[in-house]
Order: sequence, then structure tokens, then C-alpha cells
Amino acid sequence: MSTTSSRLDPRVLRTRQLIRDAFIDLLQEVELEKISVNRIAERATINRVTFYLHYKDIQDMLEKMADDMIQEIKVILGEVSSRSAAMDKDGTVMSKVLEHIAANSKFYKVLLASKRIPVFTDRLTQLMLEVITARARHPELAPPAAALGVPVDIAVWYGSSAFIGTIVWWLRNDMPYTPQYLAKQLALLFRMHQNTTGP
Amino acid sequence: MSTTSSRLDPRVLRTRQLIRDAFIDLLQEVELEKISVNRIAERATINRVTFYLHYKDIQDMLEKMADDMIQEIKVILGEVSSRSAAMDKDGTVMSKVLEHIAANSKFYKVLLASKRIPVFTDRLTQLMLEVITARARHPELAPPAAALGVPVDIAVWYGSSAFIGTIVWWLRNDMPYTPQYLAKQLALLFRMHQNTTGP
DNA sequence: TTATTATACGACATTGTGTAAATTAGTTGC
DNA sequence: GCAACTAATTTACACAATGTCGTATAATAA
Repeated sequence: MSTTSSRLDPRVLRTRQLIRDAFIDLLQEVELEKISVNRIAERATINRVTFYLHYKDIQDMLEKMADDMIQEIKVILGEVSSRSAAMDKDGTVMSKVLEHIAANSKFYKVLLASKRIPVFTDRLTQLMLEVITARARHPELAPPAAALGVPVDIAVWYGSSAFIGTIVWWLRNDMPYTPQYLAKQLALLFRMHQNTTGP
Repeated sequence: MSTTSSRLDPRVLRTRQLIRDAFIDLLQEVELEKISVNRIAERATINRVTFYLHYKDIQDMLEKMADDMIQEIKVILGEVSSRSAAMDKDGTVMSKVLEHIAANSKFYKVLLASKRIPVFTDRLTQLMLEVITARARHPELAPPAAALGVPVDIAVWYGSSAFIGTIVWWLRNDMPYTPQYLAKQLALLFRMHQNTTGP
């Protein structure tokens, strides 16, 4: 996951990494509801009180981890979309994002796919929604399904949910397609209901 | 919600209803993680021990409530699809389902939309997946996006997630469209990526 | 080195969990 | 209406988890 370290006490970094790894580790064995601060501290080989020096409680920890996740994806989105002005006709951006997810699949699989921790799916859907809404404003890209008279908000939500849902399915099934291939299929399906009524 | 009572002790029905109402009620105030058996029993005006006579724990209660939910929707699906052999060209089935959700919006909103309790979304997505897969086998309905060379499993997941996601958004925004209208739009969007390459 | 700060350690009050026993009260069939 | 069930109540217990003390120790940065 490569936590982008600014000037932070290496002890803090070490402890947070230990907590994070212990949590992901535990989540592969038991349900979220059965995971206590006790167990996390035990598995992370830190003192239980130390956990509270970093996070208010488990919920707080999840939210901060979700923030980090979104931040990393935003970096990827920024990198790609600023380089290629053509803006993702062939699904380049999505391809990069899927590669990132594949590279950190242990993390994403457990948080998004196997155990379902709403905050992660929610944040990701929110981000996808922003991206699609932004794209819809570009004149060279077709206005979302307006041709058929479908309200924009319905079409945007339809698309965002479809994307995230498909990614979750892909993770659950241990990524049976390459990121590049899946990105292409998603682009095909997406363009279909964003820009229609034929030639 | 009209719990279809078979021959069951009215005391059991009463208690379960009290638990259910108390839980939905609490869920409007605090997060799921902060809800204890203690609080539920207190709010339901039953003894805490009585809760354990009905459910193993809170997780077990959620699963049984999700089972009931799916059961009710299945009844609707069965009723409609057996009556009209034309099978939902204009979104009749979806319309009935959305009407049901609207009629029990307090229940669905909190479990599906505001707080996100994965088991409910999961079961609903699973059901939607079955329905779409079954429809895809009917010859008079176009095979899913095969015309464009998109694998069936991708297209089916794409569609299912889109449906559920849009319904969630609809609930979150306090149902800004009528069930009938939304059903129509969903049918339009759906047919687009299930059946393409034009006439 | 020295001042700073993260972590460890032990302790404590509080709340929640799951189960057991005996008792009370409501339901069903005759 | 009475008798036989059976649900719910009450009280009690052992245990786990939470969140927060104060103090001691170790690592870090100046």
C-alpha cells in the first residue's frame, strides 16, 4: 500500500503499519463484528492502550483507512488524466485503477469483497460518481443518456453502481480477467448507456 | 411489512415485532456498531434474556430479517411473473418491487441506504442476479450484451449492481421519482446494454 | 547530551455477553 | 372453564471488551 510518509516519527509509522496489517490479517479469519481492540493489539504485538493513541475506536480506524485508500486512487486518477487529454476513450484511467487494486488485492478483497465494510464501498462509489459527473460535463463526451430522455442523476448513479459492483464481483472471483481487459469491457458497457439512439 | 403469520404463538409474533420495531427505531438514531442487545431489549420493553430465546445474537437477527425481506420480494416476483407471460417489457415486475419498497421505505431506507448493512444489499443483489440470469435464458429476450462480445458474467454483474445501486440512491434521496417512472428508466437503461448493435 | 514524545504497563469502573435456574403469565385444546 | 403447554420474566453469575487513568521506559530529534 506504500503509505506516503511525510515527516512522521518512524515509531508512529511502524505502529500504524502493525495495526493495519494485523487488522487485515484478522479480517481474513473472522468477521468484523468479532474483532476487538484487544485482538488487534495482541496480533499487532502492541499494547492495547497504544491503539487508542492513534484511533478513537475501530470505526474511526476504518474511516481513516478509507481516507487513505481514496487518497491513493485520487493520485492515480490525477496522474493519468493530466497526462492524457484524450481522457480515457479506451479506458486507460480505469485500467490504471484496476491495476492498482490488483496489486493490493489482499487489502481490497477483504474490505470490499469478502467482508463488506460499507465505508469503503461508499467512499469508492462517491469517488466514481464524481468522476462520471465530471466527465459528463465535457462536450466531446456524450451527455449521459440524455438522448433517451433518462434523467442525468439516474444515469449517473446507474453507471457508478455498475462500475463498483463489477469490480467487487471481479475481486470476489479472484480477478478472472486482466485489469486491461475488464477496463475495456466496462468502457464498452458504459458508453452504451451514456451515448445512444444509434448513428 | 405484514409478517405472514402461520400458526405461531401470538406472544412470539408480538415479541419479534417489538424487537424488529425497536431495532429499526434505534438504527435511525445510532450506528449499528453501537446497538447492543441491552439497548434493543430496553427499547422493545422486553427482557434481555427474551432476545436470546429468538436470536443467537444481533448478527443472527439481521440474517433472519434479511431472509424475511427476500421472501416477501420473491412473493411479489412470483405473483407478477406468473400472471403476465409477456415478462416485463415495460418494467412491470420492477415497478411492483419498487412500490413494495416505497410502501416499507422506513425499513428499507435504514437497512439499505442510510446505514449500510451488507447482508441486506448482498441478498438483494444475489436475487437480482438470479432474475437477470433467468431472463437472459429466455430466447425472446436478447442475450446479454453478447452482440458486443462482452462476457455474460460481466454484463450480468454490471446490470445487477446498477439496479441495486440506483434503488439505494433513490431511497437515500427520499424517492424523488415514482416507482413506475423509475422502473421505466431502469428498463430503458438496462435494455440498452443487454441488447445492442441496433436494428 | 538533553528535551521530547511514543509506547508499555498495571489498574479501574463501566458496559455488554451468553447462559442457567426457578417463577410468572399467556395460549391452546379439551 | 380447566389442565398442559410454553413464552416471557426475574435474578444471578462468569467473563470479555471498552475507555481512561498515572507512571515508567524507550526511541527519536535538536
